[in-house]
Amino acid sequence: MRIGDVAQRAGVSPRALRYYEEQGLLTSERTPSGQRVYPDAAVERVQLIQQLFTAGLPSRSILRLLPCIDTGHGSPEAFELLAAERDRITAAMADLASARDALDRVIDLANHPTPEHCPALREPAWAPYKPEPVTAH
Amino acid sequence: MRIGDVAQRAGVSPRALRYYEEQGLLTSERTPSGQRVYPDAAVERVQLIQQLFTAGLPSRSILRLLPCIDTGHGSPEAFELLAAERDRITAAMADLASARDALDRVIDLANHPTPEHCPALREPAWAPYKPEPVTAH
DNA sequence: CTTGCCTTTGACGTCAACGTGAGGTTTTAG
DNA sequence: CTAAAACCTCACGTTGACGTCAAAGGCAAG
Repeated sequence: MRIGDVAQRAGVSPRALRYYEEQGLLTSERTPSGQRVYPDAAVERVQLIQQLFTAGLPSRSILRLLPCIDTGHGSPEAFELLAAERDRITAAMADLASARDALDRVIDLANHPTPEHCPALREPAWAPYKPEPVTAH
Repeated sequence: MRIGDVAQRAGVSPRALRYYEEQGLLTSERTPSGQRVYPDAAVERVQLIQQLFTAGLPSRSILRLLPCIDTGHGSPEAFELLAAERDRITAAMADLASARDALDRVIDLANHPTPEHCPALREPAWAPYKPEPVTAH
């Protein structure tokens, strides 16, 4: 397969594939004229890379994890990174959940005209500047 | 409160607060000499802004949502954006879950030396270039 | 008054994951 | 055989949320 085919099947741009190769995430054979040639499995690999990117892993982390993924056993440091990223993802999910809850509160608040129900979201009128009576005097 | 206090209590940098103000997300009174002064509630507001940033909302969206959040009722367009962002967050959570599952599979695979259990993750050795026997000739 | 930390504006740097041409070669379709 | 489509390698541009440095001014303590 050439780069355009892989790109289309994996749902990314050819540029992205060249970028992945530049980052060491993806290898390719070359035709005598220099064009990239991929095996079918490249599509799967690209999709996995995409998943990890979507999960917020930087390319450097993916680079360190891919050997571990390929061989099935990684160095202890890679394993540690693996667990750390897993934890980070879990935390990110919690953050998303809390933000979504905040938006849901706003939605509820917009649906029921009861502005008193959620004082945490209402801004108390911004008081004008007062010379801040000196704490200890 | 001055900018440093708010920054510390909200867990962000002073630079971030100036940036928020620049983007219209945060207002401030000024002392006669030009220094920013915030009410206590600013801390809460900054934390909310941070939540939304963490959830992946761009500053422009937050800017359009904050009036809605402050007043408790938004324009229909703001309401639409609200729902759209909520959906986006839900989708992002699903993506994170799927990526975490992928990592979990790798972790399992690293723990149990049974490389055959997960063929989807194993790279079939990259075959060297073959002139791709012409399909029709 | 001086010392030392905090704050101001302004402007440029960063980092990531590509996008977007330029300018040229290769492959494919008719 | 020719024209179009796909590909190649540079190499600079983009976007967002700040970081960072510079030069200057503010503010409480000793």
